[in-house]
Amino acid sequence: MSPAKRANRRVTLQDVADRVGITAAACSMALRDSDRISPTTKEQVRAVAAELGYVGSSAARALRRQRAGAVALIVPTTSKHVFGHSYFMHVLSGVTSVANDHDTQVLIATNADEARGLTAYERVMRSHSADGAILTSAAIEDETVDRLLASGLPLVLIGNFPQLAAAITVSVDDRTASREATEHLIVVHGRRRLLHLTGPLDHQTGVDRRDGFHDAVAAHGLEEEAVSLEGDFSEEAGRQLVEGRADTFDGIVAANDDMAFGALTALRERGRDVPGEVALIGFDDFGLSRVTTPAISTVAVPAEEMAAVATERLLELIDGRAAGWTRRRMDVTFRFRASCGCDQKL
Amino acid sequence: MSPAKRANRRVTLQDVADRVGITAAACSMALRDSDRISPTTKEQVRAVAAELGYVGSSAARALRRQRAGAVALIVPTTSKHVFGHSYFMHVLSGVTSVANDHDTQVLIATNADEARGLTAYERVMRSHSADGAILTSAAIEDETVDRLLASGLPLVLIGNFPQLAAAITVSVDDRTASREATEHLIVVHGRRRLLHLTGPLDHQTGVDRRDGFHDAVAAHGLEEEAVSLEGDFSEEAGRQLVEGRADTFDGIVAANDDMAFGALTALRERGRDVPGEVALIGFDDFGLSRVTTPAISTVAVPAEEMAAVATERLLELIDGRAAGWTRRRMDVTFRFRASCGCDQKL
DNA sequence: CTGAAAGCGCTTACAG
DNA sequence: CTGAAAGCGCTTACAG
Repeated sequence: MSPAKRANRRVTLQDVADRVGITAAACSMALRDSDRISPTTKEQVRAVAAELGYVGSSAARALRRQRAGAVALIVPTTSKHVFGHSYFMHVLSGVTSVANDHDTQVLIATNADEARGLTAYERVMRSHSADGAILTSAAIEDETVDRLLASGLPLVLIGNFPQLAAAITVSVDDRTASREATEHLIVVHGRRRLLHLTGPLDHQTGVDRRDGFHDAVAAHGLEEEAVSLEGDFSEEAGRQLVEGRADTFDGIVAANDDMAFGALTALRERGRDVPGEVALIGFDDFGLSRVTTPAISTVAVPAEEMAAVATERLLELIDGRAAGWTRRRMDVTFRFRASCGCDQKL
Repeated sequence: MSPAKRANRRVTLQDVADRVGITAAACSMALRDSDRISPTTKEQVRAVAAELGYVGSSAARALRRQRAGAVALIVPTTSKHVFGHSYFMHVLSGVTSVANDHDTQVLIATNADEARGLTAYERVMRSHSADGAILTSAAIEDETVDRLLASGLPLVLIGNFPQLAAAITVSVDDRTASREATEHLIVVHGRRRLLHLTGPLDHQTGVDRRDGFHDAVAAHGLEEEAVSLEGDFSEEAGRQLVEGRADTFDGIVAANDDMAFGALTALRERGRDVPGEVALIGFDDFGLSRVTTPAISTVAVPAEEMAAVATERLLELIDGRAAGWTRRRMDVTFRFRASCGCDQKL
């Protein structure tokens, strides 16, 4: 029997049952290997199911079991913006690999344009088409998160949300990591006049990385010369913030690699040598920093691993399994490359 | 009524109907704005639905309508490999933005590990959880594609599949683009000893780009010196293929940017100047080529736009709308940057 | 232990 | 024109 033939009409459990001469209910149990069904019958059912090319209807199962068998990955910004950051690619990779292992579908829920009005969160809630959600890169004051949390839908957040006591989160210690990155420029490379390019300060990540920078300069008595300027994680912001200020600093700590790259471009245009005259360090290591010249030193965030861990936890939550952890911290990895002066070649 | 309260038990159409004093069927019609229902009743239904926070069950609707309201994005390789290429990110962005505009969910279907056995295609087929699929980066001889096509499931392919007469595809003209890129090195930059680093030759893209390279060298009588070496689109392959051969060529056409970057690394290690001694051009422009030094000249493939167009067509197919096109060609854009010698700065 | 009904939440096709 | 049954395809809870 060719695949084309089979597809003519959907094969249902009833079809299999008729052929074997039992009820659909028994068939269902046979396929789920219930011990109510005799080995002989199970064998027959399996054989017929295979022969007819039976595939269960996910809609019917979902309706009956009150379970979608899917998780949603929610990104509370327009898809255009978000996909531009390869962060999302790592997260998606982590989510799908775990979901795949648990026969769970992955739904992508990005916000529709403001114009159309529907938010990602509303799509998931409305449709009940996912049993839970992973939410990432949310702003501190995002009411979406509060509502999602209040709704009782299983939810795991990636990032730090100190104000949400009830939230289950997976994160890195941005503040400590940023402090250590800054100290690296101070201690190892002897930089004294430091500039910090912040992320958006309505995101906890932006705040924490900035605070870590300040911790470091304060600890080393360099507050006087230190400056931090507000950016938005974009390469363009990095470039603009450094343009015209290129001569003022001997070290730059950017809150992410995109901004570090923007800074690098601006420094290059002004003829400032990196790392000779200005040591530079970024944050994230999602791809860009490794391929530039000089390669950008950075703090690697294990985004894929965080997403995988978050998804494991989400599936536990959905299954109502053991209480488990509420806040999970993952380790960052420092990658000291050429832009800070560590890696000498080229 | 707080969101938390509402979530205690699911609100069904019946609940709304009871409150208004009509049947669930009438309610359903009212919400879909049927003209069988009086304006007054519609108003009441809407008010009650809003008050109770009614959201329809996607599973129930899917079961009844025999429509999932979702499309699947299938990637026939392991997720790890694929997400590594930012190509996928662009595709996903295109698919979600169109799907969002049509109230359609997006499902990600990557292959599970070989060990677990289930392929992406089988997940979609089995579950009937998507009404159609977008398939990308498939190998020429991939039986998945044949079976998917034969199954009758609405399907749109991204890429060239000349051997599949029945397939609906969105693609770029890789062969012509590759020929023109090669001719650019020959005509504009006077290169004579050319090396081509191919993609995997079990993919049409690999074959077409290689053929375009050969078209160009043949047209200019440079076959003698020209060499093409089989790669696999990885940076590592680009590096290895050029290592030890760095002195032999004055122009390299890589089938994608990752390999071009690998080649660049190998040339740099050998102290060969790019573009002075070796002019280099890549293909794709999915992100990497713009940020290297020198920036890599390349042929920009409009992946996001292709995905958007493919999704539009897929939705037409699902709706059974007008026949429409079968093969759609999109234009590439040449980005001549520093690595071929066009952009002089730095 | 096992057979078959009931019902998940919708929407369409039918009866009145 | 409108009311309410039937049924999408499953699986669980119940009756025997």
